[in-house]
Amino acid sequence: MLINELSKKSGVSVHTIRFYEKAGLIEGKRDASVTSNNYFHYDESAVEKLEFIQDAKSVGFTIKEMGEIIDAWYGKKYSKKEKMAILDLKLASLEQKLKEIKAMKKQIAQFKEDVLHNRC
Amino acid sequence: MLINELSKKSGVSVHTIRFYEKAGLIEGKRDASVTSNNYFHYDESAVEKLEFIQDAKSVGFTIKEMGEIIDAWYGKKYSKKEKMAILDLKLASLEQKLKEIKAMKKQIAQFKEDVLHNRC
DNA sequence: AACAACAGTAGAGTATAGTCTATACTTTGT
DNA sequence: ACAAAGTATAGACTATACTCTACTGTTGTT
Repeated sequence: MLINELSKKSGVSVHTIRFYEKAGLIEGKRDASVTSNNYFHYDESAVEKLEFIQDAKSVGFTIKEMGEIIDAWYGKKYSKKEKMAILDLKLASLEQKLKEIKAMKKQIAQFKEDVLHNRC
Repeated sequence: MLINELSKKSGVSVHTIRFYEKAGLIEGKRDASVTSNNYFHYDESAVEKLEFIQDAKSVGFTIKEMGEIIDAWYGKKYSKKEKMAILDLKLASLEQKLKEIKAMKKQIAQFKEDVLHNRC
C-alpha cells in the first residue's frame, strides 16, 4: 500500500509516518520495476508497527525505546537470545513504571486526606 | 532558606528551580525588611513540592498537570470540593495509565512469544 | 579591600516529538 | 487534456521541558 492508505489504516498522519520512517521505526520499499516514480510501498507490518507506536507512546516510551522494541520484535539485527533480553528489559521498565504510578496514587490519596482535614 | 539550600535539600538544580518558579509550581517570598537585595526565601513546602515534582515527572505528568495538583494540594484558589474533584481526576488518569501499562506488558510478552516461535 | 561564591534577570541553546510549508513531480478522475 | 489529488524531499516552525550563558549586583571570607 502507499502512504495514504497506511495513514488511513493506522490513524497516523502522512507527515508523522514520514517522521517515523526517518527515525527508523518503519520502512517502506520502492518497487524496482516501477521507473516512473519513486513511491514507497508499505506492508501490513507497517500498520502493526504504527499501532504499537501509538500505544507505546502513551505509556511513555521514547522513539529510541520504541525503535529498540521494534528491532527486537521484527528486526534482523539481533539474535533470538538478544531479542529476548531486550524485551525483558522493557518489561522490567514497565514494571518500574507500574510501581511509580501506584506510589503516586498513594501520594495523591494522601493529598486528598490532607485537604479533607485542612492540613495544608 | 535561599535557593542554593533549597537546591541541595531537594536535589533539583538552581536553574531548574527558577524554571519551576516561573512556571508557577513553587514560590519564594522576598523579605520586605531587607532592602540591600531582592533574594527569594523558600520554606519547607518548597522542598515538599520539588520532591513531588520529581515523582510526578517520572509518571508522565506535565508541568501544567503538576501545577493543577499543587494548586489542589497547597493552593488557595480552589474550594475544598473543587480540590477533591481535581485530585480525583488525577487519580483517574493514573488508573488509566496503569491499564495502558498492563496492556503494554501483555503486548511485549506476546512479542516474546513471537520471537520464541520465529513468528516474525 | 579583594575576591570567590551566591543571587537575580534576560535570553540563548538543546533535546524530543512532532507538524507544517514549499516545491516539484506523478497519478487519477472527468 | 486538464485539474485535482497524491507523493517525495528539504527545511522551517511549534511545544514542552529543561539547561546554560552573560551580565549585574550582594554576601561572606580572608
